Amino acid sequence: MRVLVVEDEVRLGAAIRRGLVAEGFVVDVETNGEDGLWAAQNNRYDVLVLDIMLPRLNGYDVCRGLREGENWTPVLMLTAKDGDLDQVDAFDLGADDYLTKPFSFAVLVARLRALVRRGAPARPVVLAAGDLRLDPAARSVTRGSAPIELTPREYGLLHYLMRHTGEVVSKADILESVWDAFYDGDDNVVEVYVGYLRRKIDQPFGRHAIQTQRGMGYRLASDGG
Amino acid sequence: MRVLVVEDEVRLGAAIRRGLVAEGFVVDVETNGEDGLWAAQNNRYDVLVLDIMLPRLNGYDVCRGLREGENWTPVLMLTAKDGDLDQVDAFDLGADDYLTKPFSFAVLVARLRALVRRGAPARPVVLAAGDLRLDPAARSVTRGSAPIELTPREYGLLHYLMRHTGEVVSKADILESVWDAFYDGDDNVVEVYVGYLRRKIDQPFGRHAIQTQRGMGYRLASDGG
DNA sequence: TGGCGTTCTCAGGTCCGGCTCAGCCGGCTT
DNA sequence: AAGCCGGCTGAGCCGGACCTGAGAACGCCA
Repeated sequence: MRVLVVEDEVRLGAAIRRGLVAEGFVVDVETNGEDGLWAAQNNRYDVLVLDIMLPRLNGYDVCRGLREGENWTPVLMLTAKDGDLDQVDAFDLGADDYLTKPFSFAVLVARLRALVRRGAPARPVVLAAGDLRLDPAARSVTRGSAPIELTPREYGLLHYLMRHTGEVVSKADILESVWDAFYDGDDNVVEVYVGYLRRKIDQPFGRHAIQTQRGMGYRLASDGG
Repeated sequence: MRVLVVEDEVRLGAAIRRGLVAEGFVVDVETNGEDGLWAAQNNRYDVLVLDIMLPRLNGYDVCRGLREGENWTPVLMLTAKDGDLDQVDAFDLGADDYLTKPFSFAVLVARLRALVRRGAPARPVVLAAGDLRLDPAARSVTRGSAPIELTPREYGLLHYLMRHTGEVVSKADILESVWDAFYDGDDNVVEVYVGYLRRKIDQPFGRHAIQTQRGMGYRLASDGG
């Protein structure tokens, strides 16, 4: 189990290393953002521990740099602040968890184990089909460079379709996952919302991302139509 | 995206529901552990939010009950305490994350999204005969790299034939499995639909995957014709 | 309270998939 | 050769799947 710790406070870094080694991890430590990014890009780690306040490049930059390079190694951020904004920012930048200093060592180990257990997300954070993009973290949708405004229901439907890009999904499947399982209304709602989505993501662009498979359901074209 | 929230403080539960609904989640709320466990066992949720202090069964018990029943839906625990022990216990019991009250709503949403994001769909079997492929999950059919559009009845027939590749199946067998068992029409329909299928999967490719066994039935060539 | 955005229902219209039917073909029997 | 039989197929009808515009119901906010 290989861990890279990027932490500029030497004594804290050393303490973390000792503790993690005792827990059976193999630990590398870097003390600034640049070296940390380089190490993460050129080695295969199972998980990264990134301090946010770092010399040269800060933790945000390191994380962003990794994700831009299609590197999805799980990242746990360490932050001295505990404002909500910092926490949300960390998630938006592709971090998978965070911990506020001071933290207990037992919690750090438990969190790392949880991250490793769930593994590196094989798929990137942003769902895409052709030039149609959906970012679950930001809850935003774009076609090409054009942002698209969706209501919660429309967003839920598109999210579901994009998680099943290329597959035919029945109206029953959709009702169960996007609507409530106990929803007992007509499945005409699905047709109506497919219509709404088409007006927003297809019609203005002359595309046909959402295809009807008569008698079977709907399919989102993997090339975005 | 379906979430079950088990929270006994009614006002907090209602607030969480409102917020999550606005974010595009479908939310069910239960106010005690027993009902929560029952709901989680009898529905398919994408993620659970469990308060630890609950009437009847506490959050630990609910989580343990689920895991004992081989239910691995991601769980986020809410705890009013912030002692290390509680946090580590939650992980040991199979929780995937926890949040200490009071928490910010933005963080809750970000954490839930992170939990849901990791879900990986397991692709089931793809049926194949030569270069003819049928993916039951996607309800898609391809010959080589060419996608083939089928109506539901055509798809049902091909699916049946491919599940019996190389075997001779009678029109009676087909009628019983692909049509209704009590279908009382002429078995000429089968001939008609075999004709439709041939036009779509054989004719354009100069192949003969579906072979007629005069007086016996039909056979799908195991090499795709 | 009134306006707004979102969700959902409903009814009317279009069009396609499912099926029947009748005619044809080709091989086998007598 | 004639007749029979199993299988094939083009034409066409019908029911219902699907789409859409209108508007009701609901919650939220000023």
